[in-house]
Amino acid sequence: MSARSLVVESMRLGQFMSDEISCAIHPYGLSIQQFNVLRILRGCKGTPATLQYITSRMIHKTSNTSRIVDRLLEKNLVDRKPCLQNRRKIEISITSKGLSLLTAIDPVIDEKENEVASRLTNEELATLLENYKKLFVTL
Amino acid sequence: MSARSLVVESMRLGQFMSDEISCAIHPYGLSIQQFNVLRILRGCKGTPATLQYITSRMIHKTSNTSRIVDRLLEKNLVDRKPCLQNRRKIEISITSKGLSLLTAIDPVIDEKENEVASRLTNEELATLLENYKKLFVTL
DNA sequence: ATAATATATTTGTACATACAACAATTGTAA
DNA sequence: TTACAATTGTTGTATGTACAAATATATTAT
Repeated sequence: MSARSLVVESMRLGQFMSDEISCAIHPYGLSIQQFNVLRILRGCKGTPATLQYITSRMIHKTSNTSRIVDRLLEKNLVDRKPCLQNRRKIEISITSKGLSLLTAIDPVIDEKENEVASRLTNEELATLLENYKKLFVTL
Repeated sequence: MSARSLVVESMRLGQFMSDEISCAIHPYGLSIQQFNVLRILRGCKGTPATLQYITSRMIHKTSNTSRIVDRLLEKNLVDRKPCLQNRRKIEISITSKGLSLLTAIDPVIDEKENEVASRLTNEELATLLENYKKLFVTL
């Protein structure tokens, strides 16, 4: 009976979380996907990333990463260079302007995340994340 | 530490569920939002719905319901009539063709939902849905 | 009754999703 | 080496999201 609820409510929760983050970063002129790409690039710690790598880390696997990177390029938040070893690839890295922007946004996101998580006890939170893992089992 | 995981993993789970349903209804030529609108209309059991009502029930609150209804109209899955009592409103209802389509899709969705839910025990499922409720508290 | 406000929907625009086709480069096999 | 296949990224198109402005109708206040 609650099998149906599980699917719908999981989608609602995901949308709720996405809305919370979108709303928090809106004043900084980033969409949630652009923000996502910037954070993936920061995680690379200097090593440039290929489009393929970025795509593999994104939540929406069918996002068109080319065009999201295009918009970050226009804002000078990332760099794009051809890869000399394999000319099919391109090397994308976050600029210092991009890093500064993320640094400015970090506390806002942390606060939002803590606020949401504070509605559960640590034990409830741990159980929830465990159950997420079970649901994600690939077929 | 897991506060951040909560947000990201909730978004991932929501996207996973959405992908499962999208994939299941793709052979029937419906997007997940079109499917969502059709199911809302079926739930009205004959009483026509306004755009506003449909929007209030949708997962993405900022969806442009006008244009989603446009596409359902093109496929003759819904009817749209002006409301005589209040000419600002329109009355939208599902057609018999729309109902037949949903009837055909129902078992596919049920199976998918049961398959996903079966990865948790009934108790885990109940706890999960309880925790969702806590997270949803409006600010 | 007229003006101002609120309600209900449509339209416009930028960005993103989903999926397919295309182009360039690299790898492999005859 | 030439042909074929695989990899990597770009481009095209329809649909959807997010937000704002426009339009039409209804309601309220003066």
